[in-house]
Amino acid sequence: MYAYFAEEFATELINVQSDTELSGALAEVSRRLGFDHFALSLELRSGSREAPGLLLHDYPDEWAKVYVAFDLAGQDPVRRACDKSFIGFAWDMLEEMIPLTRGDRQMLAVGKECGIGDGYTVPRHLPGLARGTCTFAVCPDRDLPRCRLALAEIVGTLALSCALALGPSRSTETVPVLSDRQRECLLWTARGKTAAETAIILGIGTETVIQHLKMARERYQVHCKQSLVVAALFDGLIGFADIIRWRDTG
Amino acid sequence: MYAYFAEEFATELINVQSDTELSGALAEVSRRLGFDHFALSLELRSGSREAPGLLLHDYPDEWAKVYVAFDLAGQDPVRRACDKSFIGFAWDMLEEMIPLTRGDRQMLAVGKECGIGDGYTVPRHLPGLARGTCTFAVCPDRDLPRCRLALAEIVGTLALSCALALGPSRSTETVPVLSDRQRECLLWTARGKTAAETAIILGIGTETVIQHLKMARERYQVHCKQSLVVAALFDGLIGFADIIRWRDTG
DNA sequence: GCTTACATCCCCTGTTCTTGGTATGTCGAA
DNA sequence: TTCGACATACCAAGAACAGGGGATGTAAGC
Repeated sequence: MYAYFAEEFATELINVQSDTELSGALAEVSRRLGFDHFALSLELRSGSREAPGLLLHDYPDEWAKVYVAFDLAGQDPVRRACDKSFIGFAWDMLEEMIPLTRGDRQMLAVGKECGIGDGYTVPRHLPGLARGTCTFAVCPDRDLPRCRLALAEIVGTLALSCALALGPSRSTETVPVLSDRQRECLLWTARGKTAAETAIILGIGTETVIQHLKMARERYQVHCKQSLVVAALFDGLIGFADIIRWRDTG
Repeated sequence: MYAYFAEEFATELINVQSDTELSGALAEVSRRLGFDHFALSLELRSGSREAPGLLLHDYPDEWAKVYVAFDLAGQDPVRRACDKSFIGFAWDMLEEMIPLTRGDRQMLAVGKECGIGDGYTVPRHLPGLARGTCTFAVCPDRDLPRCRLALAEIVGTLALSCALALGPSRSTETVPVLSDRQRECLLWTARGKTAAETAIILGIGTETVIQHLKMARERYQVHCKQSLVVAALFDGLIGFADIIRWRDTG
């Protein structure tokens, strides 16, 4: 049943074309899993301007309104806990994950009054790209379906993945192609090396490194190092994993 | 059976006290799931001194050696793909996720020669704190157990969560805080503006912009613009959406 | 053979950046 | 009050880079 259920939901999501369809699918699956409500939020990384993202839920209106107020104050303990865990967590575990303030407890209490009892939240992050949560909750008088939390984890992950795919599609864009040498120079540049250092590492001339980076900039149509690195990161040509570790040692 | 399986593994992990025990548990569970090998890597973002992370695997020695060499060159396409997905992915999907270079394909080919065929990798990130992957792989002559990938997703997530709990306490972890001005300057820098241009935009002196960037670099302990931008992106201080959109319109 | 495309390598000039300084005003803690 | 921490602002010198040249070798296609 386990594998079948997840498989079925995954298949269903493949055909999802809009927020509304995803919302409907989530509503149905959350019921079948034994939950009363769901909430999916996806933030695409944009600090300042209008928040391009997605918020789907079937919470009671009352709670939704209150939640917005709390969220604006940045007081949601569940969100804070999301920064601490790889895996989903039931809300009754919050105290063991983060320190809870009086305001946090009050918020959870208000949630109960509005019809949201316990919940299970699946957190996911993509450095620099997105941050999402998928929550399944039950009414205050009911218990979480403990034996289905693993399934909720899968379903939440699938839903978040689907929501991400619904976002800005970059599939049709033509990604510039760099030669291997250009990419190597770019990688060491992203790691904070100067052209001269990169030249020594690669065993070629400093001017050659500069030339490789020049060509790479032309292909990406940018005119400085930092933009080149950002563009390459965004396109997946290089990854944070390739860079971050080297920051400390380099 | 499936729900039981995940539950059983979770129970097993609760009692795990050391890397060795986790490694053993993963080895066993990966066999039972129908895989030939596993690899778990966890990188913690620590000041530097302490153990930077954890690497457990039962890959063939030959491949482990080769992998280190490749990894030093930052050539692992799987790790790059980890920055793009909320959910685990089979390696035959790599091409649809990120651009593959010649070196990437070569690396995958060498992997096959060393006994690593296809694989399924579960990526997880905690902004500013940690990043981890859990991979289950099969020999070149075998196929991935497709019907158990959902289970692998759960198991991988549980294992990563366990590895995180095994790690050093993260009480000392501190994500650098920048002043508003510093972040503004950083943002325009990430957008490809020079210090002089940023100065005009913000209506302050060029030298002041340079000073703000200087302070920001000090707080992130990096020595150049591109590293500063990368670090800020990784920590979520700025997002690609703040930058990329601007590149297209500007 | 010829051409075209591309990866690789090198030089020069003017601009930009990094890095060491100094200085002022504000705010909160001692 | 005095002190420290911090954001803000500016200067000067040398290193590093962006953008302009040109050159060789290799592989594919006509």
